[in-house]
Amino acid sequence: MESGPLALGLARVGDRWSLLIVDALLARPLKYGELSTAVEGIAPNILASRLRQLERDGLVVSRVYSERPVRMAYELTETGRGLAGALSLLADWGARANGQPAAQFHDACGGEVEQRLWCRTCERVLDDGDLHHFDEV
Amino acid sequence: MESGPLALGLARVGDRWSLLIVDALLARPLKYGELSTAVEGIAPNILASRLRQLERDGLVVSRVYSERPVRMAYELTETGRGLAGALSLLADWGARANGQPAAQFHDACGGEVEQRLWCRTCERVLDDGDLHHFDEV
DNA sequence: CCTAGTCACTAGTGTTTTGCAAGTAAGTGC
DNA sequence: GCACTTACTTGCAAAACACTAGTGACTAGG
Repeated sequence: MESGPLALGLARVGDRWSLLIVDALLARPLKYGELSTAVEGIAPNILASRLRQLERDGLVVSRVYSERPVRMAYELTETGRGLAGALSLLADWGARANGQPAAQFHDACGGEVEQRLWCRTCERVLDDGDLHHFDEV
Repeated sequence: MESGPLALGLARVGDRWSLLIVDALLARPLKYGELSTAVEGIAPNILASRLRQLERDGLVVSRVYSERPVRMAYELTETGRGLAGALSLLADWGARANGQPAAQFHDACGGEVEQRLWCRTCERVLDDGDLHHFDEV
């Protein structure tokens, strides 16, 4: 059972719908009905079961927004929001692989935007190879 | 049917195994047998069918590495390699969500490394909100 | 030649997960 | 009381998946 971190991550969100649900919730908390139209094509039982699982896994919390008719809104936890970067890269890739040239541009100059590695301490970007993994400490 | 780029991407790699296969192939091309041990737990029929599908979708190509007994090695296309960034973020997230504090550190200073947006033209990092999408240019 | 062994799959079989259409329970507006 | 909305649940068929065996091409040994 020496599964890597990627396998651990995919065990939680490695299905057809979970990432789309998380993506829909990135902008703001949504009610069940809003989710079911935001994530188009999902069946109601699948949405319910995914929400339940995402809650168990700590990516999503449900919060009551109306007491009298008890109604819930679903919002992301910090853990869930941590997927934002990966999702934007995945969306970029999906766009590129489908003909769209690039997804995002810098407001100020119109130039292409890409993701780079950034060292918090040095406060500068790094190249591949400037880093080591946690494993051997 | 206004499916977003993320949905388009996940239509190709949004199942339990495809991303793990791509990840295994990132380092170098692998033969079928190597893949089946690298991606642990995958059944042979599933591996074969995923490889076929990834080939149809243009993420993977098979190349003959031995003529006499005809043997193939599977390697990523440019499109497939384009997933590298998303996979590393996903792996990072998977590690963090499972207790590991952070996955990568800067060789020189030992500081934590994170992913940031970078404008190619300005050659500097951006904050969220400094950008717009392709949609209406 | 005959046998054993590897490699890369394919085939047969349950079991599990989805997708789809309906239905239901709680509450609200009139 | 009656229609209507919201947020699901239920039932069933269809698809995907997992597990185990088996096959075809070849190779190496005796």
